[in-house]
Amino acid sequence: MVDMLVNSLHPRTNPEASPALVVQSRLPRRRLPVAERERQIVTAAISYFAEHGFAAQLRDLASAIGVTHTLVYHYFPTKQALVDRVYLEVIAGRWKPEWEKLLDDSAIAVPEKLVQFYGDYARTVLTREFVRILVFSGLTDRSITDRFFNMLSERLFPRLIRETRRFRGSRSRAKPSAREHELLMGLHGGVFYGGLRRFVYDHDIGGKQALDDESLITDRVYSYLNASRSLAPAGPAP
Amino acid sequence: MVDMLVNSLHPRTNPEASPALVVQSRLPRRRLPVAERERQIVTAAISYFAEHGFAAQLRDLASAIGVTHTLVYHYFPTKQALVDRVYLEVIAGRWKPEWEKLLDDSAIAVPEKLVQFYGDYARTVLTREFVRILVFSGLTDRSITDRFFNMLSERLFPRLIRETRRFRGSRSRAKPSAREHELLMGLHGGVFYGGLRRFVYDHDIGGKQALDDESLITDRVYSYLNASRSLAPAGPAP
DNA sequence: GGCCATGCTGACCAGATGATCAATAAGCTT
DNA sequence: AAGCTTATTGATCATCTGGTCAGCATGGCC
Repeated sequence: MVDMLVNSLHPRTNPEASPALVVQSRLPRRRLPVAERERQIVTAAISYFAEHGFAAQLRDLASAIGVTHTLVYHYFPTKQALVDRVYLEVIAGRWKPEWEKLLDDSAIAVPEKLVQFYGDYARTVLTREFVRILVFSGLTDRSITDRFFNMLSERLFPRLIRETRRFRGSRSRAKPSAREHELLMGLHGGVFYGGLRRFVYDHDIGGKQALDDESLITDRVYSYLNASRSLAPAGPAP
Repeated sequence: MVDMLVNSLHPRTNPEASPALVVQSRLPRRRLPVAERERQIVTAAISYFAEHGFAAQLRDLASAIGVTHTLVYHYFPTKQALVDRVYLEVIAGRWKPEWEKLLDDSAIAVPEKLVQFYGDYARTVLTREFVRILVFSGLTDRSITDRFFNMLSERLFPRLIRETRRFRGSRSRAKPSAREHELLMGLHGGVFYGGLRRFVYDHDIGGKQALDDESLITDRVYSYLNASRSLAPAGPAP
């Protein structure tokens, strides 16, 4: 009924709240359709957890969208359930099967293919939420990064190794040598490092430079492919 | 000297708490010299915070070295003070001024110089504590990563750019182009990514492969230098 | 306009956690 | 061996935080 100061709930820590001045009156209680409210909670949770880690308080997250933390429990039985949902949407939901098709398409030349792939990969995956949540997860509970890297190891890296070999004229299907693998990790890591710099270390990446800027990706891919040439002169002689 | 039951001292507090089964003997209270105990606490804090993040509990950290969390407050006024100390020792204390000398030494050829530098850099900096604490810090309070990257930007990257230009026959002292910078970040990131994979994502890095394995570093450096050749045909014509 | 299913909230709980302090006891000095 | 300094501890506090629950009130439906 009566409008009240939001602060009365959190006497102490509220990141940006000069106490006396926050006369932010409360909006009248609003009933949303279940689907809509749930979406709202998940969306808020994604950016909230990405920003503050999974140790962030449900109360703060809830108040960020103007509801009580109790309501969150109306939609998710435990905090962990919400965390899981976030993981799922941000990490797992981002893989594009078409990437595999692209890399399998023998009509496209290897360099163009890799440039296309890493350009789209960077655009799709190297977002603030993805990078931060992946790293947060890696530092604590590794269950998600494990799953993600297993996917990379099964679906992506073998294809990249195969294409790299194709580029240098080899059709070997042997397990990649440590050197081959590390060379590839140099490329992959260089790309991902862009996300780290931007979203974790909060660097500017040279002004307006985008992570998926084609010329940067092109440089890296060519640098990698050239280096791969030194691996084996030409592959198994025909 | 004498092992004693933990509860035996204060019978009043817990009249009947299955005293018979709590045979967990306590080591006799041990007084250490201040310097030694402080060292012990800091050392434990480094590995503890590196593992569990700075949200980890002082009680757990303290019990890991067999003391009460109260004792920690005897040596550090607040938890934050301890955290700051850890930051300082792990991050700031690791820079080697000799790296700058090495990169400035014009008697060494550029490729060897870079290989030497990144080999030692990886060996010194890419430790579990360093990588995890740097990333933890980046995700939350960025005050330390900011300082660290400022140092890299002032002392390291300009030298690497200069040497790269020297390698391709340019003596330009102009501000690096975005492309030059990103190419370098590709190298640097590829190296650091090794630390991420190993210490954050907990990957094996191909069995016994070390992060500073000379052949891997060599591959990356040469790959980078070759790519840099395409930047400008030969530098400003003499 | 009034009914009512249910979205939503305030009050509350229990365990955890940073911090404080008086009391205790190791180890050094004499 | 006694004394004294101070390293170390147990008890206690205030607050935070995930989670619960009874009850309020909103928006669709008649």
